[in-house]
Amino acid sequence: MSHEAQKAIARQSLLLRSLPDQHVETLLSHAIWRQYDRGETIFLQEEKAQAVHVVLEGWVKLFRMTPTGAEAVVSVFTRGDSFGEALALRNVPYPVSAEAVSACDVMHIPSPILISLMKEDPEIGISILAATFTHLHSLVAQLEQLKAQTGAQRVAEFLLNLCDDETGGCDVSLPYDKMLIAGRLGMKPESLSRAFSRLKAVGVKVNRNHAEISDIALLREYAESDPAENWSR
Amino acid sequence: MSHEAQKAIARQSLLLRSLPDQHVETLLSHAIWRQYDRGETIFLQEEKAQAVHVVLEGWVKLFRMTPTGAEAVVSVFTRGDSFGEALALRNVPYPVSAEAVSACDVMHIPSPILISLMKEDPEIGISILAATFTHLHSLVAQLEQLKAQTGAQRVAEFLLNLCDDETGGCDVSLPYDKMLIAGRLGMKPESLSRAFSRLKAVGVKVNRNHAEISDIALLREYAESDPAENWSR
DNA sequence: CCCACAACATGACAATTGTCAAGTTGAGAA
DNA sequence: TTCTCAACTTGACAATTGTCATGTTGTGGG
Repeated sequence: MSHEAQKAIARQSLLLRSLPDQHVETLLSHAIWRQYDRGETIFLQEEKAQAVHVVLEGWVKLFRMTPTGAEAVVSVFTRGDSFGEALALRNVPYPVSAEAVSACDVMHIPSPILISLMKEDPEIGISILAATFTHLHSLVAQLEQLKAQTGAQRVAEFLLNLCDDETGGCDVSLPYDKMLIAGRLGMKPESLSRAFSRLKAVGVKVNRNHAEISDIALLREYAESDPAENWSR
Repeated sequence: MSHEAQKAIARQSLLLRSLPDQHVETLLSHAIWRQYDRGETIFLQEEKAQAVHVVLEGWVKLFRMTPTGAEAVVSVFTRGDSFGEALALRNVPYPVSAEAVSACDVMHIPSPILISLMKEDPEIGISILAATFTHLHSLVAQLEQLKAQTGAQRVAEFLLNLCDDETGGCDVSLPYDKMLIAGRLGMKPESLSRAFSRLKAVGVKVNRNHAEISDIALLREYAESDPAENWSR
């Protein structure tokens, strides 16, 4: 991908898209561009934050390791997503680790650049706050899912988010591997397999990384139904 | 409680404590003080945010209602905690509802005051960002708990957070009712009861709202152990 | 004082999920 | 091509959790 095309993607990110052009150019001109291989670490939990990150291509996961070695996936980001905004302004350690889950292009905006620009124009603080709030909101939504839905329902919602909001049927490609989907939804890969089997009953067929949804409305109804009511298999 | 004592508590909140005195006084002088009864609603999901809230006394829960009426508790705040910072600067709807779970005193700082003050001094933006980041961090920690620990382990961690970091034994009072504790930890009240029973094996005795921990180190070891290893009841 | 009721505990049962142990399969390396 | 390995699936079983039913208890209102 050309450098210009990458810049265009960066400009659409939540962090940059509402900033005046002049500031965006300053930030882009100081940014560091890097490629990562699948499985490569971008940063580790407890490291001090030194940059804001913008994914230009590929997929990146944020996760936490528990003392026993289990990993909890916190979010998965792709083209046009930015993360680490809130930390860049304060010299604090990352609460999560970041890893490329596919080959990736990632842009890094060094924190000092952002901080000095923010002193000139507080408007940048608002952009950072907006991005941070979006992340907060998505964590709240995730918590709600985990606390109030069964595994199969979370999978249903995951699939619905991949569709456009239409009604009727829909074909989607699973964006990353099933192990990661399972982690993202807080279950084991075996449970994910079983959840997919169960969704056959509401018109979902999965083959490899391809899913076929026969009726979006039906799937949505299933995702939002009361778990206790689905006693009938 | 006297008004002065309440102000002292507000001053210690994450939002205000790092601000210059002059700004703190401005905010306090424009704040609205209110009392709430147990069960009273402070704001509803989807309402537009008009203030930042600081709990001065009592307990407040933030929660989301699912389409089916199940409730997912997102956080529980008490004396000295502030919330809603990130929304106050932007005219967006609350992603959660807030309800007093005991009789409460809550201070409200109207957003326009905060916004106008921020235009004078961008430093306030940093304070807001710091508070928001703290909330983000606590949501990440909660996600990790839900995804990587069993119910009983989450209860163990909850109890550990009530103790000071000492070793040895410890007596604590449960801060709010068990129904709410269950909600906060993502389980049903019945499961919480069973979790408490199970913790008897690691030296925890619970009676009414009082818990007795015979060995903090032992409890911590249990909370952090691999769920799969606890095959021996 | 007594009553009603919500909070809590417990047992039985069903549903869900994790764990372990096979398989199968597909993509990349030799 | 063939080999190898990780990803994935499936089945059996155990542990966990939710649900429903029932009983106890403590508190606040009449």
